[in-house]
Amino acid sequence: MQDNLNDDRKHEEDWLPASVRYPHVDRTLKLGEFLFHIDTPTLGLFKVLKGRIKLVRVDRVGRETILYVASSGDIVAEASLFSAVYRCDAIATTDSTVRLYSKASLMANFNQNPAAARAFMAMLAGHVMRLRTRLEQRGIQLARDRVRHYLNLNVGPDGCTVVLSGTLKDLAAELGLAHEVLYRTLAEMAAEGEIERLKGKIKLKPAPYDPNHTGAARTRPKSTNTRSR
Amino acid sequence: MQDNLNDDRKHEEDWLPASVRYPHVDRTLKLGEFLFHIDTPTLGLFKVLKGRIKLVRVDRVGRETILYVASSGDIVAEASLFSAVYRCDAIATTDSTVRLYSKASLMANFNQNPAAARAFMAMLAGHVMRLRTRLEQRGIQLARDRVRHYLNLNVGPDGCTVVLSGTLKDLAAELGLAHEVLYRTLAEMAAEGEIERLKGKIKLKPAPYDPNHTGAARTRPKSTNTRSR
DNA sequence: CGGCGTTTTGAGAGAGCTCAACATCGGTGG
DNA sequence: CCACCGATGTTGAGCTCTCTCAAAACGCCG
Repeated sequence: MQDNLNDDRKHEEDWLPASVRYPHVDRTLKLGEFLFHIDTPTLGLFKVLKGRIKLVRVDRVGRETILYVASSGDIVAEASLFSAVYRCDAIATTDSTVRLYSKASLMANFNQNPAAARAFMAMLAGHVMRLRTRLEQRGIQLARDRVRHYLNLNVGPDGCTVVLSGTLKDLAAELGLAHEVLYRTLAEMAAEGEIERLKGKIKLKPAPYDPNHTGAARTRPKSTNTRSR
Repeated sequence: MQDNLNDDRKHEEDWLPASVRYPHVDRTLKLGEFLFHIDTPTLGLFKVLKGRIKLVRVDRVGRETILYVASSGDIVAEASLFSAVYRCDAIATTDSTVRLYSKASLMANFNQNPAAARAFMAMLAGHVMRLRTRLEQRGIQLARDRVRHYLNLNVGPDGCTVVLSGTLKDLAAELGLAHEVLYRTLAEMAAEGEIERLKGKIKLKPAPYDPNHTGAARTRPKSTNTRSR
C-alpha cells in the first residue's frame, strides 16, 4: 500500500527556499494516535513524511466529520500559523511519521526574510489554484470528460504526452473514480483512437472527426457540463 | 441569475487589513471579453465584484479546459503574484466588473508590512483548508451523507443550528448536487426527524434511535448509510 | 393581480459503484 | 529456473442512486 495518491506531490519541496533550514522535529505516531487535539495551542504546521493523518471534527453526538486526509508529502495545518489553537483533531490512520515546523521559527523567518515569506505565499497560492481545478474536475459527471479534463491539464511540453506518475489505481483515486471505471474509460478511449496507451504514459491523438459524442450512439445533446456553479 | 453561489463568501474581506488601502483599478468586461491572456505579463490579482470569470486553458486542438469559474467575491490569479506571466486565459462569461490589485503595490506592501503579508498568507491558508474540506465532501457519494457532512461542519455555536446564507439552489450548487436531489434529501431527513426545517435555518436533531434506520415499518426499503452508494 | 424564481414532487434513464472472476506483472524464495 | 504470491490491471454483470426532463405549488415583488 503506497501513500502517494493524494495531491501536489511534485510541488512540495519548493516552499522552503533551500537557503534556510528551519529547526524541525520528527515524530512518529501509531495508528489511532492523535497528532493534535482541537482547541489546544498550535505548535506549527506538519509535513507528513510517511503514513496518513486525518483531520476531523467531532460533533457533540460523537460522530466525526472528516475535513481532510493527508498522505505522504502533504502539509497539514498551515492555517494553524495564524490561529492560537487548532481547529480540529488530527489522528493517524496508519502508523505515520510527521515533521513539525515550529510556528515561531517559521513566522520569525518570514518576518526577517521576505523571500521566505514569498515562497510560502507562492506555495499556498499554488495549492489554491490546484485545489480549485481539482474541484472543477469533480464537477464533471461523465467519467470520460473527467479523464479528458485531467489529461488536457497534464500534457507535457510536447502537447500530447501525459506521464503517469503512479499506478492507474492512484490516478483513479485522484480523479474520484472507481478504478474499474477508469480502466474501462481508458480502454474505450484507446479503442476509439482518442488516446494511445504506452508504458507509464498516455498519448493524446488529435480527434479525427467527431468533436463531441463519446462513442456508442447515445442521445446526448449536451456536450459536457454547462450547469451549476 | 444570482452570483452568490460560489465559495468563501464570508471570508473574503479579511485579507486586506483595513489599515491599508492598496491602489486598485476597477474594470468592466462584456460577455466573452478577456480579462487576461495566457503568457502575457502579470499585472496582479483580481477580485470579481460582479459577474463571472472563467479561467481556461486551450489545447492546440482549440478545445478549452476550465480551471475555475469565479463569481462575485472570489479572488482570481493569486498565483500570478509569483509568476511573470499568466498561466491561463480569463474570460468573462457574463458582463462583469473586477478590481485589479496591482502586483507591484501588493508585493511592496508585503515587504514593508509584515502584518499585511501575514494577513495574505492567512487568507490563502484558509482557502486551502476550505477547498480541501470541500473536496473531501465531494468524495462522499450518497447525497444524504454529503448533506450531513455539510451540516455538521456548519452548525452554529449552539451545536445544532445551521444558518442558510443563500437559497437552497445555491446550497445544492455548493454541494455539487442537482437541486431536486437536495430538496428530496432534506425532505426525507425532515420526515425521519433527523433535521427540522425552519425559515432560513436547519436544526439538527440528535438521532432518537435508529443509528442506521430499521424498525418503524416505513415505506423506505433503502437508505442506510453503511456503505457508500 | 400577474409574473418570475424558488421549492416540491414525479418518473424515467443512464452512468458509476460494487461485487466478482480472471489475467498480468514483478518480486521472492526454494 | 520455476512456482508462488501479492498487487495491479481488465472485463463482466447487476443495482441503485443521481441526473434530467416535467409539471405543479408556493413565495415574493412590482
